[in-house]
Amino acid sequence: MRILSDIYRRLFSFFGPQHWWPGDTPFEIAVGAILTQNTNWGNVEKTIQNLRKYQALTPQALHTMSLQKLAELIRPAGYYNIKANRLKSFMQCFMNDFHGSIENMKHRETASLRETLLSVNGIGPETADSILLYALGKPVFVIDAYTKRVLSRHGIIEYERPYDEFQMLFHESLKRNVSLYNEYHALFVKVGKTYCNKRKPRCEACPLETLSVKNK
DNA sequence: TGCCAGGCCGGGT
DNA sequence: ACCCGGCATGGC
Repeated sequence: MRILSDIYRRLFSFFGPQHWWPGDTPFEIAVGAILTQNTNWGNVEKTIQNLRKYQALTPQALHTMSLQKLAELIRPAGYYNIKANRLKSFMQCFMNDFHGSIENMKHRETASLRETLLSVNGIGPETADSILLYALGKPVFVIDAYTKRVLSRHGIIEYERPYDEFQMLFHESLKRNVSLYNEYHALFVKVGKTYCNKRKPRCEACPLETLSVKNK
């Protein structure tokens, strides 16, 4: 799949570096990954600010806070009852399995780490991989709705194919490189928001407009 | 004003 | 193994 490198080059020269992930610490990034599930990042920003304002953006604070209080604080992110539970589940795992230490997580092997994250209620493949890549610096490609939309619109793979199939494409076609994966995923979100989403089915100005699927 | 956003779960076929 | 309803706020 030479075309995946081609797409990356086009996106990067067109948009430039994206400076992801928005978040000051690995722990905040993990929290943000859960909060942003099917949710506009702007709402997540408000929520993060809210948590910070109440000094609730630390492992200890989140772990000890009541479910009701947490739900109240993360309200702007939407799905706040569900997400409060999901954050609590993650904290349970984070405290029990890693003693509240990101370093402990980093030391674990990537495959087993992914298993552990996926076993947490409320953490699916995208959230797990976002945490692995953006919080822990593991070379795992993140697939999201934008990635699927862009690839399927250009006839590279059908939108309905399972997550792992999309991910395999990237893992087999690109070097296992953290900064490359980091930047590439962010660029998918960028091009998706700008040119390739449900509101903008056509994209004349899109840098991928002239892609030929021949050099797959 | 309605539709959409950086998903995931649980229950039903 | 799929399919689908539910979850919810704020922006455009």
